[in-house]
Amino acid sequence: MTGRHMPDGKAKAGSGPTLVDVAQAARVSLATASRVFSHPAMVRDSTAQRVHEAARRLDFRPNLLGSKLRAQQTRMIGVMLPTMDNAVFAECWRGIEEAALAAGYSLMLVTSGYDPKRERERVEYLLRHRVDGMVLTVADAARSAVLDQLDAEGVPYVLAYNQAGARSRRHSVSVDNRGSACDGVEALIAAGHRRIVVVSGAFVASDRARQRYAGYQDAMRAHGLVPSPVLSLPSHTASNAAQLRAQIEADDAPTAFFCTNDLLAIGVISDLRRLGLRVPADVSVLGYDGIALGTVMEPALATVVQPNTDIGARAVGRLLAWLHAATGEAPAAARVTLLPHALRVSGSIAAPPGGIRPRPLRSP
Amino acid sequence: MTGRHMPDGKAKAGSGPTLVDVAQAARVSLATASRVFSHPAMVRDSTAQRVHEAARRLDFRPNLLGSKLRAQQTRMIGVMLPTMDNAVFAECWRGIEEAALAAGYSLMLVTSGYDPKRERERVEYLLRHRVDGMVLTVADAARSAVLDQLDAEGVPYVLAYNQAGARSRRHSVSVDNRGSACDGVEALIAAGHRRIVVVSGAFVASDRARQRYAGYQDAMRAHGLVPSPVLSLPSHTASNAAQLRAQIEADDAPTAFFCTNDLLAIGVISDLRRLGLRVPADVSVLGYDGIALGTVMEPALATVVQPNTDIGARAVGRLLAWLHAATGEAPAAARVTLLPHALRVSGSIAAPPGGIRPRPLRSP
DNA sequence: GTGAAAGCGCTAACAG
DNA sequence: CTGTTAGCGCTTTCAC
Repeated sequence: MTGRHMPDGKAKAGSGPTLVDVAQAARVSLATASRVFSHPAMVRDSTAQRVHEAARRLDFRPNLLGSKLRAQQTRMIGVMLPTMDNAVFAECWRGIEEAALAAGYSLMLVTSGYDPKRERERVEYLLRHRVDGMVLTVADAARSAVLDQLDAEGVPYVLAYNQAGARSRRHSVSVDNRGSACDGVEALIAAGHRRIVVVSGAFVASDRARQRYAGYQDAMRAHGLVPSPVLSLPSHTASNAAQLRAQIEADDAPTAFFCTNDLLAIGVISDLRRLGLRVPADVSVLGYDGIALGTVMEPALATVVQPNTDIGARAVGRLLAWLHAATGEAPAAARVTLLPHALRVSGSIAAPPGGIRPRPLRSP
Repeated sequence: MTGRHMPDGKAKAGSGPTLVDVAQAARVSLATASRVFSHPAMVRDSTAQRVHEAARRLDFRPNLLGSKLRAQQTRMIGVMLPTMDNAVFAECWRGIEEAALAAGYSLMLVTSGYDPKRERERVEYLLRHRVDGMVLTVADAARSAVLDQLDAEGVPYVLAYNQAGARSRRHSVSVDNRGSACDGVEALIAAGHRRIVVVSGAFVASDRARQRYAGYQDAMRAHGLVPSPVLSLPSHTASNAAQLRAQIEADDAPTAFFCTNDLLAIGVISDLRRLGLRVPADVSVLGYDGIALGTVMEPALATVVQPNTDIGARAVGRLLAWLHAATGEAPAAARVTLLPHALRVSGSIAAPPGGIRPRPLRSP
């Protein structure tokens, strides 16, 4: 917009000196100047020196738009995550940003809010920006219009968190949702719990929640216990207390809750407290995700820990490998990457209360 | 990379049909086809119709790179935030994304981690992408190399959270940090507290923390109380318990803590609990930020609530106004926007304990 | 090693 | 209203 000061008097309207100006100042051709930055090996050292000097003297700043357009590849990765409000994805973003920028790639972030309509819009937005590929997390990979579209158009992408099925052709980086959930529930069982209820958010919409529920079933059955149906809590607000109360006042009240994500778990712990229960003395709570916040709380949140930052970084890594394979087809090997998970069994998990189940207090 | 199917047999190597193809198919000139999308009013309806049809038939997807390069304005906003790991900025991002995309602008997000060196790199990155302007939060606006650079280059930008001084030429959107902090501390005083300590993270590095501390001093002095020096906790980990213990074991132990941000407050509450104190029965804690998580906890986090999402949206709004003013100079009026704050005085705040100060338990 | 020239896809004068 | 034309800044054959 505003004109800029030109030391040599040659005023330019636009946004600063271009490669042409640099070439001129260094008394080389445009082509050579370009090569100094793109293919340094192709140019004599002394020449490169002159060009660099000229560039520095003129405060030359390469216009990425030009190179991206011309090169027909933007070195940009589109990222679509459900929301930044869940720390899981915020932590993941850190990994994505580090990995991408380190590799000289640029990023374009959009959030979908788990809304299929917005997913389509945002993906279209990314496509118009001509991203070379995408890293994304969708609500349910198995029935995702947007993924189908990407497949049809041959756009390289890798899923983060969504765990592609063994027979899927899709690429994904995640933990073993089912297996890790099973591990978590087994820890609960090992602590002495028998009546364990799974709490989930929008259960039907989330493939991960379903996979984790399956893991819960595995663990229960492996120990001769009968799985309960999932308790689906639509929101993360305190209004969930009512549904929780119904659970804990039942005769066969659960002694432990397994929440399919940490945010939910934190809310459940608070609700339980409001209902007069102590966590973990009266009731245990296990989360899933391993967000940093969980370690800060008191009691610390017991949870299945995913390597969130690493999931992001690895997803970028896989995508880059694909992009650089340049065969147009993704490397066949290892479509689905399963990262190791960990268990944090502490704080919000304890043995179930002895013979006497404490009477929940009525809230005032 | 991969070739795409062309219905009419004219195979194209690149990434799909271009405007030229559409123009051809619609039997109009390239210029007309372009106008249909950029200046619909300039073209006859029937013609526009033909073009739209052709575009749809060919699955035409405009290449934003082309228009951005040619138009010499990218309609892109660069966003630099300290981190997504703090919910404050995640909430802010929501506002930014909504406002920008609604206005037809694209975004490019980077995080600085409060690191000045990274700030420079990331800003350079944004500049190379030729963003039209920026929305950013820096550690300390008063001594920010990156802001000075932006000023020198005449890049339009508006600060979010950083509150530009009255005599500054900079644009900012924030709450009144000092005044709102004062309000919060007065609520503490109104609840009966006299000995109040301010807890902060990297205090010297954050202009907001300093402003909020000043607000604390205002409140204390207004009530004839003597402000304590700030208790600076470098990290958000549990190791802070030691410093907190020193505070609460002192003879004139504070009855309330004012934390300069919510994340810190949550950590402090946990640490206090670990030290055997009940919040708010034994000690009160006031936060600052108003992140959603605070309402989920038990007890709910008392805090000074900023309109985080709105701060982001308004910052974009101000930047857009600036960009559209097109005079090259920012609209002189209202450089600094102060958004209203709110107080959430509940949960973690109560009257100080009666005559007897509870003895903190030693941790096992 | 280096230079000349041809565009990437699109917009914006300028004519008609 | 519509078409012709000239690039935006950069990379990349193709010669030399």
